[in-house]
Amino acid sequence: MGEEVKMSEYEINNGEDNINGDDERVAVWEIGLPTPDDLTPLSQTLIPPELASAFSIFPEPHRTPLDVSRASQTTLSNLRGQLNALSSINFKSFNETTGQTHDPIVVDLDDKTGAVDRDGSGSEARKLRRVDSEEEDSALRAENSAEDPSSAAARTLKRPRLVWTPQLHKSHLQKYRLYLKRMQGLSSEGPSASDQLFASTPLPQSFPESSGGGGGGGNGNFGIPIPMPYHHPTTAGGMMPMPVYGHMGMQMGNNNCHNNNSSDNHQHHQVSINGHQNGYNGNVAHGHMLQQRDWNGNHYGSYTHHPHQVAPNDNM
DNA sequence: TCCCAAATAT
DNA sequence: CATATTTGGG
Repeated sequence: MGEEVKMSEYEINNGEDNINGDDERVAVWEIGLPTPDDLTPLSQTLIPPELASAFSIFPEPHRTPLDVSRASQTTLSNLRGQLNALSSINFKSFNETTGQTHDPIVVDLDDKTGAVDRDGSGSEARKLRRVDSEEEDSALRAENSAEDPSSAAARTLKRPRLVWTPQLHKSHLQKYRLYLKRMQGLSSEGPSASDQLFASTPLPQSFPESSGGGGGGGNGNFGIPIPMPYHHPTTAGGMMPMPVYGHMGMQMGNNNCHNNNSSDNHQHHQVSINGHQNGYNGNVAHGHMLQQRDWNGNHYGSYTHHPHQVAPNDNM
């Protein structure tokens, strides 16, 4: 474990807007992430059937890849908001004392993106989000239902909360890596990879280089559209949009995809039914993280409590 | 019971 | 779209 990249690179790149160093940058922000070998093969369910039944775990019917995608978008929005608030606050206090030009954490979550609307499914997803309040005019409702029956139904349903478990992050990371591979294949020219990476471009249904650098176990069996933890018919169509969090590894130390649970807390232990006892914790240097969760879902970090604090620069 | 991420409302 | 508020997982 812990091969990855040396910190020096991180420092060098940090704060720069180098558009070309994408590969390096990727490597940088990937610090601490599970290596390909550690990821569960996409073709595999995260929870073995026996175990699942033993614990009465069933695939979540509502949670489609789209849900996940949407959730990640939401998360991004929320995060963005929090970061903005946070950084603006910091500016003030800093500047007041130093009178310096601020060079704060330039949070560039950029690339909102997501709208990968292959065949309009994207707009649908957006619609689904809305859960109109009860006192909605019936007139309006009629109108809505006119445009799309399914949206009308969905509107009244509350979306189940999607919790970004470490496993879920892994599954996503998995996809991201696939995507990366793919981009490496056809890029070398064209827009900056980093931009594209998060352009939510859906992965093609087939991956030419399934064997690629993987070398690693079990990667040989890709080519499957979208083996997400939750199976769902709609999936058949192809990849869901890449729900990655903004420009990973850009100015902001990294917004990596996995640390969404930027600060889940203390006081709760979590049992990982999924086995995966291989830890992804140790080797990572946690600069100034307050609270974080390792890949096993264990909590670690300071217990100091900072209400509404979002780790600004967690280098996983 | 509390914290806070995720969802929802404005 | 940005922010504010609510919900609910843990």
